Amino acid sequence: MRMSKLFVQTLREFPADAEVISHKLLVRAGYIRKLTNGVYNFLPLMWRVLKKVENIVREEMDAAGAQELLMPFVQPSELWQESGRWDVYGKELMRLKDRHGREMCLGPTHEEVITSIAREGIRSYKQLPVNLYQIQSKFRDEIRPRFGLLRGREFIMKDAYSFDVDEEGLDKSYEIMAKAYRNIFERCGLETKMVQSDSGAIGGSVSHEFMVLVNEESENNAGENDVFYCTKCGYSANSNHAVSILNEVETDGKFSKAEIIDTPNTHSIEELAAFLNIPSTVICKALIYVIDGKYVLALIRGDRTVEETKLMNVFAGNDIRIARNDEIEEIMNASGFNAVAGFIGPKGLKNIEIVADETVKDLKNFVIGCNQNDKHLVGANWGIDVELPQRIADIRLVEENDKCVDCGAQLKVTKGIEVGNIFKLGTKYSKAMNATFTDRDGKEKPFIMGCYGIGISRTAAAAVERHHDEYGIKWPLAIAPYMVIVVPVSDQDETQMKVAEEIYNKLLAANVEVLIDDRSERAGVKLKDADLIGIPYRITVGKTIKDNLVEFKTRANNSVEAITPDEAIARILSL
RNA sequence: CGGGAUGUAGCGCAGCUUGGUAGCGCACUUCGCUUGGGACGAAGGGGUCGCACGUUCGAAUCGUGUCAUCCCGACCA
Repeated sequence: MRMSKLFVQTLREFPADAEVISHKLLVRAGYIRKLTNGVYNFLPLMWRVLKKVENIVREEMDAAGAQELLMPFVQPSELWQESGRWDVYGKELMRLKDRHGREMCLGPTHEEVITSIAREGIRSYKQLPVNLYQIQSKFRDEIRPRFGLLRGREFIMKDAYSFDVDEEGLDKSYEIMAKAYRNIFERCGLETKMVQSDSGAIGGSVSHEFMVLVNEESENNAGENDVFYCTKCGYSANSNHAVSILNEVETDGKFSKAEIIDTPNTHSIEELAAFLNIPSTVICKALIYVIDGKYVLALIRGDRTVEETKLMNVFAGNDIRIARNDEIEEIMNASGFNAVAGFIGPKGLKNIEIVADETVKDLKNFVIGCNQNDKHLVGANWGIDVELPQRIADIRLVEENDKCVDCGAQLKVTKGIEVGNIFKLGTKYSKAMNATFTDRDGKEKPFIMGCYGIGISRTAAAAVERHHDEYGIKWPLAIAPYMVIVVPVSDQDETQMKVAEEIYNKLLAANVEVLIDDRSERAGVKLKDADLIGIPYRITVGKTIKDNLVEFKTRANNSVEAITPDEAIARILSL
C-alpha cells in the first residue's frame, strides 16, 4: 500500500478528550475516530488490526472444535422475558421499539439467542457436545463509557457458547476454551493472567477472567480491575471474588465493662479510633446498603472494607449501592432512632437484613454504634450486649499482604485489563428457556452450558497499552496493520526512490504486508509517522544507498542496522 | 444518576474579567524553496463562537434554560 493513497490522518497533538495512552495513540495515529460517546469509527488501519485479532481468534476457536455462526444484532424482548433478564438486566440493555410497538433490544450478549438456536436444533445427546461462536458488534449502554476502545458502548466481541450433556462434559469444554484463550492472547503478543472472578449478570457458578496486567507507574492507568495474586502458588483472583486469610491483629478492645459513652463528632472509623485511642481493629463498622431496593446492614471489622459484589451475592442481588442519608433516616425513624451514618448499630433495628463479615466474629470488648448520635457502645461482647447476626459471610475486600488461602503466602495486588472471560453457566438459561435434549436414558434434560467471551477491540487497545513508547505504538507483529514500511528519505533522489520501489515491489510479490511512504514529505515527517503508527519493521533508504546500504529498524526495541537491500528483504521474508 | 470541569475552523488553543465587524499554531489549497527526525517564504480557502430564550442600540463575551463532551464513583468484553 502506498502512504500517499492510504486513508489515514495523523495528528501532531494528542486529542484533548483522551485520557489513557491507547486512546490517545489510536486517535493521534489515525486508527480510530469517535462518532459519539463510546462509539468509534474503525478506520482502515484499525480495521486491519481488528481483522488480525479476529483471525487469530477464529483459528484457535476452530482448532478447539468450535463452529462459527452469526446471530442477529437486534433481538426480540420475548427471549429475554423467557430467560428472566428483560427485567433484571437494567439500563445497560439498549431497548427500542419497532414500528408496531414491539419491544426489541440491541444485543449486549447472546445467551438467549444461542439457547433458542440450541433448543430448536439439538434433539439428542448424540449431537453433543457442541460449541458455537460468533464475532460481532455488541452494544451495552454503559453508565460511563471511557478510555476509548477499552470501554466503549459499541465494541467487537467474540462470544462462544458450549452445550454439554453433563457437568463433566462442561468441565472439559471449559478446559478446552481456557487453553484456546491462552493460545489466542499469546499469539496476540499479550501476556495474560487467568484469574478467578465473580460471574456477575451473566450468571452461573465458576468463572475466570483473562487479564492483561498493566501495573506500571504510569499516571493514567487503564487497568480497571484489581487483581490479587499469590507470590508463591498460582492463586489469583479479581478483587470482586478474591478471598484471603487475615493476618493476626488485636481484636480485644480491653474495655472493663460495657457502657454507652460520648464520642462526639466521630463520623468515621479513623475519628472514632483516634478519639478513643484504640486500634480500628476493635471497632465493628456498620454500613447500610440497598440491594435490589431492600435495605441491608453490613457489619465488618473497622480496618476492613466491604466488597460490594460479594455482599450483593450473599443476597443473590443484581444491584447494590450504599444507602442515601434520607434512606438511613427512614430506617432509623421506623425503629424509633434518629442516628446518622457513623453511629449506626444492629441493636434494635427493624425491617432490615443484617449480615456480618467473618472478621467481626472474634471481636471482644469491642466498640459499636448504638443508634444514638455522638455516642458508641464500648466493651461490647456478642451474645451479651449485642446479638451476633445469624447471617455470617465473607463480604470483605482482600488487601495486599493478606495471606493466600491455598498456601499461606502473601498476596499482592496489580491492575489488569480484562480481555477475556469464561463462565460455567450450567442450566441457568436452558432451564429457564426450556432448552432440552433427549439423553441416552431416553429422558429430557436441559443443556449444560458454558459461555466464553473475548473483547476483540479491547484486546487491540490493550496491546497498545502494553506496547508503546513516547514516539508511538509498537504493534506486536501478529496484529500489526502492516509488517513493514519502506521509507525513501528524499523523494527527489532518484536512486533512493528506485531502490525503495524495488524493495517494495519485491516484498509485495512475496505477499508481505508492506507500506511505502511515497509522500512528498520531509524525512522527519515520514519517520515520525512510521514510529507513531507503529509498523514493526522499517526499511529506510537514504544517502547510504550509494554504498548499497539501507537502515533496518525494529520498532519493538528501536534497534537499527545498516544492511543491503537484499539482506533487508531476506530478513523480512525470514520473519 | 451524584460530584467536578469544558464547549470558539478538521486538531490543539487564545479572546470572555471590562459587550463594539472572530484570532493564533497545526492541518488544507496554489507557487517557490527544502528532504535523515514533525523546515521556510508568499498567496489563499474554511467558523450561524454547542443550542434556545432573555438583557442591550449592539452578545463569543452578561443572565436563564437546555444539550453535548471529559474527569471521579456504581457497571463490564
